Amino acid sequence: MTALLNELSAIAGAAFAAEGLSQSFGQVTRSDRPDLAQFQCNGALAAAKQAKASPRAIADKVAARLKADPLFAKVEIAGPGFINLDLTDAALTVRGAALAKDDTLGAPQTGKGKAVVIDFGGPNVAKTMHVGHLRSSVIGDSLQRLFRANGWTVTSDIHLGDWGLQMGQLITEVAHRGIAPIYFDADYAGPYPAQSPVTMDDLEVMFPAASAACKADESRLAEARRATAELQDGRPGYRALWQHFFNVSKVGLDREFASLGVHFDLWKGEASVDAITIPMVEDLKARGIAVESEGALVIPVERNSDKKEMPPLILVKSDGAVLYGTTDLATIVDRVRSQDPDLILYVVDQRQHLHFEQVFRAAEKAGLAGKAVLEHAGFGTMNGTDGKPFKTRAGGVMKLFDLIAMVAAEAEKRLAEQGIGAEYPPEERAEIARKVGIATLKFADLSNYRLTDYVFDLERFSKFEGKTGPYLQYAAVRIQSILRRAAEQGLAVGAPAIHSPEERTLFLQLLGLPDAMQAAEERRAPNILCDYAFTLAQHYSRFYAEHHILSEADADLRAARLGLCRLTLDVLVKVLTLLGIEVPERM
RNA sequence: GCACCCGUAGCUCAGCUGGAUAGAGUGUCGCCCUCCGAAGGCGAAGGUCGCAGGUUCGAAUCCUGCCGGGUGCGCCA
Repeated sequence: MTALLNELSAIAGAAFAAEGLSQSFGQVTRSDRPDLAQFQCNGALAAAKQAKASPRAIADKVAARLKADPLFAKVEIAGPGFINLDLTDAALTVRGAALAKDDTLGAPQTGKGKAVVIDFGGPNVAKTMHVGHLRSSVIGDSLQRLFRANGWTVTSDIHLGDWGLQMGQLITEVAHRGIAPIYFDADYAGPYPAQSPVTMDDLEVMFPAASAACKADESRLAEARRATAELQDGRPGYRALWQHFFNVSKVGLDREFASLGVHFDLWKGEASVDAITIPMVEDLKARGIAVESEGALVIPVERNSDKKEMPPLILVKSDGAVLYGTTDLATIVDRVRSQDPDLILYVVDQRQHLHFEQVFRAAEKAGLAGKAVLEHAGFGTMNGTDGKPFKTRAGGVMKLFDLIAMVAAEAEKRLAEQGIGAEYPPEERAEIARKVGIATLKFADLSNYRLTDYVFDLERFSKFEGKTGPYLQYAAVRIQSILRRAAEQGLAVGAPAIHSPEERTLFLQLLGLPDAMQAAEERRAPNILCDYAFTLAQHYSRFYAEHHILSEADADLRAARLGLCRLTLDVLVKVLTLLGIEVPERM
């Protein structure tokens, strides 16, 4: 199935081409003025500039050709040369039926035959996840769902932060605390205990302590750097300790991502590419791509065309340890070997943009990326209502787990206030509250454009009205409820049809799903899906308020309306799935 | 100093491959449950699109310069 706008653009494009003008002028969009028309084409204005002719004259000729097409109920020229288009209800109905029959609901197969690796999440080993990880996880997850739906072969990778100085800091902290001396005994040959000497709770305390100690004390920092280099060099006790950190952290991370409903195909990290890092570095050195500079090994990445300073990418520090730029490069090598992707998408904080520019340039210079396009899909910072990075009232970092629990508690409170779930079993109430809470968080995050910083407002998250996740769930739940009653009463569900303005508007929106999916993919922008879903729910609510469905006496009309309900539900659930939002049976 | 991101209604945000009257939500003020779930629907008020130039028939959107906020800039991630 072709997306509707693509179909209309092709038709208009052909009309322009028949007038000896570029087909590209035929681009059709949804009308900015729904009161005047359903769709519009502004190509005549642009064509006029190029052809040095009157826009009205061009529009007249193109419109004359379009009028011959029975698809259109109306072809009109307005203003300086806009071509306004309406489709016939018959044309809309046919396309609605096709959409309803299509298992993918018209998903544009833009990614057919193409592979993408999406790198997101990026939590650190030994640190609990906090609200700052929300964006990468939620945006990245939505993108992986979208790309997959659009036909891409997707591999998602959590890319754990598990190999840098932070590991050295933690190791020295364990040493200083004297918790497990055996791991520091150079004469001990192993084996090391299977039981971790530290718990996740321990790590949560030790990490900030280690970080603070290194900040305050230079000798302590030097020690941590040494430990990092030794870890990377393969010192057995340190490797064993690292494995414990990893295992302990993995349990906590599994819990966090499960509660968020986020799945990764790969749980690789910086350490995963340890074995190929040194050979890669040697190779880069041998080929003269990596060079010595101020005691470190670097890849110069500046270009003549640069307007800004572009520092080189540091591969190996003067103390012998590698950095995350090095592991990022090695990870590219690893991904090209195992996935050979067409695209690698990094869903990482925008503040790391320069870093990725360096890495991408280095990869290109060294020819490491194969056919892959490397792209950083950055996102803005999450701030508190004061415009500063978000903190709890106590001034600490809010954990993701606590945040989810808090929002779910609000949702449960709301449920109690409505008096609606009183008869539901407690487990179901809790499950509804969880789904509503997650929907609130995800939708609030995803509906902002990726790159803008956004204000993380707890108060906003305890409201479930207006343009929110629960509004969309509520619309879906009401449809489910109607369809359930219809089934109980043995009412037939027929093909959707158009009998009123509300139904026509709803139809037009339903047919826009493929366009929304395509646009969201192109711009790597889930907020386009959010807007689409919200508008869909709004149009449905208007239809719902205006027309009675179950009590409609005319059986054919009732069946058609039930069909429209079902199609709306299918489309709504589909979009919500792309956003990572679940719809409860009732709420 | 240089670079990147941002500045749109009281608040939170869309819109930015140039196009017709700049849109939502929230808040404020009205109206709508004897009928499918009111976490809903309908309506009103609310904007010099940071400022100043430029390109264009046409600029919130493109270019330049300012102002304001955020961020980054060789051995952290």
